[in-house]
Amino acid sequence: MVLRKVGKKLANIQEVAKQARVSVATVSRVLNGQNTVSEKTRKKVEEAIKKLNYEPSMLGRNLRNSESRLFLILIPSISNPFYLEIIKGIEAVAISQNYNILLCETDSNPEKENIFFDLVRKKMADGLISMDPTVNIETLKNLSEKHAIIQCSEYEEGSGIPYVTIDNEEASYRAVKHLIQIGHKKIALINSDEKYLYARQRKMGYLRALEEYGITLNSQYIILTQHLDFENGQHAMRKILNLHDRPTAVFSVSDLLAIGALKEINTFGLQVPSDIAVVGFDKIDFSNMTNPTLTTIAQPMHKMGTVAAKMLIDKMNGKEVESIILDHELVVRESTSGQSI
Amino acid sequence: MVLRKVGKKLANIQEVAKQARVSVATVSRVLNGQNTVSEKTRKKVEEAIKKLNYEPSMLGRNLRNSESRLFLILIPSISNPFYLEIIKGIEAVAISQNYNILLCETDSNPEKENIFFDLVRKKMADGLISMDPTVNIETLKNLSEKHAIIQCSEYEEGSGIPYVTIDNEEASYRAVKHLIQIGHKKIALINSDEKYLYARQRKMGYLRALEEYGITLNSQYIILTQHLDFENGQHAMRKILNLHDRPTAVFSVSDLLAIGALKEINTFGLQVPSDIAVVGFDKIDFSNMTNPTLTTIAQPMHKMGTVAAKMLIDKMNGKEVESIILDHELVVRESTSGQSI
DNA sequence: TTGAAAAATGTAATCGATTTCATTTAGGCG
DNA sequence: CGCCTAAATGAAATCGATTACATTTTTCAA
Repeated sequence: MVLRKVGKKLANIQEVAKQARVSVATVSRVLNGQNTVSEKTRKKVEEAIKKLNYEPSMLGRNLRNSESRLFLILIPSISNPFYLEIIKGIEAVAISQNYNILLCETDSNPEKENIFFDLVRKKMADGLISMDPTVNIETLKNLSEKHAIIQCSEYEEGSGIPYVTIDNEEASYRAVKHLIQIGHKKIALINSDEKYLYARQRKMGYLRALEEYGITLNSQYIILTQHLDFENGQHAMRKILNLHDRPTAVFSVSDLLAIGALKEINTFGLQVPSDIAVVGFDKIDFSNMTNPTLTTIAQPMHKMGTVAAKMLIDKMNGKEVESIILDHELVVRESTSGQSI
Repeated sequence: MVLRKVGKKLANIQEVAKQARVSVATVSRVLNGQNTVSEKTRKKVEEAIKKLNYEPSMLGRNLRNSESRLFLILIPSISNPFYLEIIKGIEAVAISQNYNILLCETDSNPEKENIFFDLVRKKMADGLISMDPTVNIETLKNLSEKHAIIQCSEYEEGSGIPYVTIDNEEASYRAVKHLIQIGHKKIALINSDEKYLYARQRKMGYLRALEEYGITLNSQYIILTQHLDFENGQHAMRKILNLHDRPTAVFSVSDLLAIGALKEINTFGLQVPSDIAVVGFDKIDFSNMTNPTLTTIAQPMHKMGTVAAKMLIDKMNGKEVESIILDHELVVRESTSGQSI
C-alpha cells in the first residue's frame, strides 16, 4: 500500500455515468441487464463502457450484496488425488452458479485450519465444504451456526452439519468379502488412525466379513498408519511382510497406501497377486497405472463433489438440507485377479 | 438473494462502536492495532467485540483498500501432480503474506479461461500466476498492462511478462545424454505438441545430444501427444513398440507420459530397463512409486512456486521484476540403471 | 389537448470497513 | 492555575457498486 501499484487507474461506475451523461443507477441497470432501460440510453451506456474500458468491480458489488461468491474447500492435503476428483465436481457446479473456489490445505495443522475458518468468519467465503478428517469438529459446529457448511466424505454424526459420503462399512465389507471369496483367509488390514470415523467404519466392515465367514481375527494383521500416503503404505507393508504368519492378502483403506504396499511387496521379491493379493480404496487415477493394476473400491468422487456443492448452495439459500449416502462399487483388477504377468 | 440466508445477522463495526460508546474510527484503530488508542478505550472496544461476537468483514475492508488479497493461479488441469507442488510453494508464500489462492483449472478451454481472466479484470483477484501452456498469450499480454501477472514454467519470450522457469533445452539435453552415455543409440522422444515453447525447447535439447554424439535422427522416433497424461503415454509407447526398428530407450517430456510408457512396455511383455530404458520429466511424487522407479529430470517445483509468488507480490507493489531461470537436476533411478528386478 | 398510467431515469441511502482532518482531552511545565 | 503541545477521539468522506424511492418523461385513450 506504500508503493505505487501496477497499472493505471481503472474507470469506475461514476465515470461511466458521466461519460454517458446518465446516472450511476442507469449504468448499474445496464450492467445487470434490467429491462427498464430504453434502447437509446442502453447504447449510450454501452459505448461509454467500451470507451473507458470499464470493468465493474466485484469488490463494490460484493460488499453491497454481502456476498463473496466464493466457496472454501478444506482438504488435509492436495497430494492425495482422491480429493482432486471431488474438487472437480465441486468446481463444475460452482462455476455454473457463478461461484469460485478457495482451495485450502490444512496439512492437518490447526493453525492453518484457523486461518481458513477466519476467511469464513470474515465473509471472505460464503460457504465451506470440509473434506478434512482432522478438522476440529467443535469449531466447525460453532461456525455452522452462522455459516453454511457441508461435510464431504468424512463427517460427524449428530453434529447437525449435513454431509455426503458413502457407506464405508459396507464398502469395506465387500472388499474383504471379495478377498475371502477368491480363497483368502489370512487377510491384513492397513487402516488409518481410528480416531477417524471412516477408519472405524472400515474396520467394522472388515470384521463383519471375517466373522461372516468364520475367520478368527488375528490382531497382528491390523496395521494403523499416520497418513494416507505412499510411504506409510510401504512401512505398513514392511511390518506385515515381517510377520511370522504372513497373510496372503491385504486390504488397505486408501489407494495410496495400497500402492505403497504393492511397491514394498515387489521390493521384497514377492508377486502380486500370486503371493499376496492387494485391495485399495478410492479408485484414484493412479490405481490403474500401477503394475499390476489395483483392485479397489470406487467412490463416486465427482458426484460427491457436485452433490456437496449443490447442498452447500441450498444451505446458503436457507433451504433444509438432508445428508446423502452415495453408492460405491468394487472394481476388480489385476491385484486380486491373477491376470497380472 | 430471494431466500432467507443462513445464520443470524452478524454484528458490524457500527454496532461495536455503539456498544463500546466510541466512534467507528476508534474501533477500526483497535482492529488494526494502531497505537493511538488509550489502554482504557482499547479494553472497552475489545469487550464490545467479544460481547457481540464481532468479526470484521473483509468485504468492507477489501473495497476500501481496493484489494481482494487473492491470487489467481491458472493451470490447465489439476490432475497433473506437477502443478501441485508448485501450488504448494505459491501457497506458502501467499499465506505468509496474508493472501489466499483462487485455483483455476482451464481444461485448456478458452471459455473457462475467460471466466478466470474476468476475475482479474473485475478485481476479484489482485494478481495472476499462469502455468497454463495453452493460455491465450495475447489476452494475457493485454491483461498484464493493467494487472500483475507472472508466468510460471511455460512462458512467452518478449511478451514483457516476467516468468520463472528452468532451462528446458539443457535439461532435455542432459536426459538424452545420460541415455547415450549408458549405451543407447536408438532413443525415442515422446513430446507434446510443438506449439508449446517447452516442447520445442526440449526437442532442441534432444537433437543437440544426438548430434553431439554423432547419432543421426530417426524421425519415426519422435512421437507427439495431445496431452501430458497416462493414456497418451500408453498410446505413444504403443506406436513406438510397433516400430520396425524398435528403439532401446525412450525420453518422455513428462513423468505421466513416461509412466504410461512404462506400463505399456510391461503389458507388451518387455522389461524396463533391460529391454527399453525410460526417462521422464518433472519428478512428480509418483515417479518414485512405479516399478521400476523412474529416472527423471527434477524441476524445483516448490521453489518455482515460492519464487513466482514473490515475483507477483513485487510486481503488485510496482517493483521491477526480472525473469528467473532455476536449476534442474537429473535423477537417475531404476528405469535406466538396471537395478530393477 | 389533457390527464392518468406506464416507462425511464435520477437521487440518495446502503453495504462495512479505513482514513483524513478536525476537535477534544490529557499532560507537562513555568 | 494557565497555557501549549501531544495524545486521543470523533465526524465525515471514501472505496464502487446496488436499489428503494422519488421524479421526470413518454404514451395513449378520452
